[in-house]
Amino acid sequence: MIYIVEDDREIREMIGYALKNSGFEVAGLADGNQLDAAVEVQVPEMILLDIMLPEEDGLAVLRRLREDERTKDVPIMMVTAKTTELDKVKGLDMGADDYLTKPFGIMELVSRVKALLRRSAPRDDEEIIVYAGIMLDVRRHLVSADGRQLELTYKEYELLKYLLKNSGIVLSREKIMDKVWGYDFEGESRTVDMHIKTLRQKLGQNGAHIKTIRNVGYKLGD
Amino acid sequence: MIYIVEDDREIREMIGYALKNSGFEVAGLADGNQLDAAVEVQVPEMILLDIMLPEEDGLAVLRRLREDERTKDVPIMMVTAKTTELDKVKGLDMGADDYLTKPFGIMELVSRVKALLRRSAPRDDEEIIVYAGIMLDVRRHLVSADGRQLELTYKEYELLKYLLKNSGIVLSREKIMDKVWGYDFEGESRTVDMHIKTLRQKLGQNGAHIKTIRNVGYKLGD
DNA sequence: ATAATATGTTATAAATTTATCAAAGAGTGG
DNA sequence: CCACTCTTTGATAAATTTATAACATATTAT
Repeated sequence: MIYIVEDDREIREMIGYALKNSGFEVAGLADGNQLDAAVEVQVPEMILLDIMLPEEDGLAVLRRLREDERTKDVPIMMVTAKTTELDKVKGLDMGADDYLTKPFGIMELVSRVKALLRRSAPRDDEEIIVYAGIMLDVRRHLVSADGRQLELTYKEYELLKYLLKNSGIVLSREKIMDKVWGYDFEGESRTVDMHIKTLRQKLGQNGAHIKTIRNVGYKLGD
Repeated sequence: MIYIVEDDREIREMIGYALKNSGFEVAGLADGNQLDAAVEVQVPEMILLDIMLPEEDGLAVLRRLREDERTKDVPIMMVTAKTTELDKVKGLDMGADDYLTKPFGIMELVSRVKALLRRSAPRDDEEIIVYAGIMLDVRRHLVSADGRQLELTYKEYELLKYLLKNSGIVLSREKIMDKVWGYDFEGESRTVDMHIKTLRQKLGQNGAHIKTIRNVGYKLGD
């Protein structure tokens, strides 16, 4: 999902149309307030941000986005009529990833969006992840341990995938909850433990690779 | 290390100068062949690539860089006089990360280089603390002494981490209690001593690096 | 040398954390 | 709606860690 923050409805729709045509999901937003509301609902993959906004200045919005834990790593492209070199330098140095000045070619914009997404995309498009005897094929949605195929439920699969992608790294229960379950969880819950248990069981011998780090979390491998 | 591939010596030196001033290490290269040779020696953090090169076209060089396993993830910024939208789209779609047209402001170039490096930097904050033979890897939650891996309990680990982070500085028992245990403690207690003991034991030879400063507290190193 | 004070060591009970179980709850497809 | 599997949750058991008291040893002051 890409958010386009731009007060001029025509430009917004034009950009939106071009990006949709290239296969992106987009949402047009007229100002910083609408952006805030949208971020509450969903953190986007990318934000196109105009500088000349009616209420709050685009640079101010940029600063807020970079300070917010949720959006501090979201790629941001400034799209604006402000065209002096100093403007660009300011925007880039404040944490924008690209700076495109109006009028711009729509093809260039799309190419730049792609380039930025390419660079920012988490490198997790690996097809097959292997650790020791454990093998997980993302595309085929298959998991095997020592060659023997396993029947994993959805959560078990997602949990194992997350562990595999972060093998060697300690993952706290909160982080696991956040990434695999998709929501912050406060307080106690044995949910993660439970799934770790069934995973260990189903993995048989390889289950021993999932280690408990007391008071911290779990870790796969090393 | 940033490689600047550009046949015009003057431009090359100007860019190099500006980037050096911003604290980067740079190397100027006149064409694709020189670049190949340089990549053999060291894979750079980033490449600035002119399109109009004497022998091989910059786009061809770009394609080769993206096909080469060593350089396929290196950020590349095209810096060129070719200025039509189609040129930009071609460059970006072939895997360039940014496309800057001459003449460009040197400040903008530096800001774009910074922005790109910021985005490309592996954002997993590798935090590994080392003192003498002691090594502590925060993300992996591993501790080793002279290469031999240690099994530390939670408090031992946290205590060692605190000592390592403050190596050379004397830490009173109260301060240690406060920081590692998270609460003020008044009165006597052998708790810290106790953990220091087990740490020294587990660290083996390296345990001697934890020094007792009588009447004051403990200190790691120096 | 002796007393006074500070630190090191030990064993063990208490506290904390994790594993496991069983059962309730939530979805899903027939 | 039922039968089914998957997921969550609270309770309890098991495992591990940690604090602490008691005592030993070391250092400093008198």
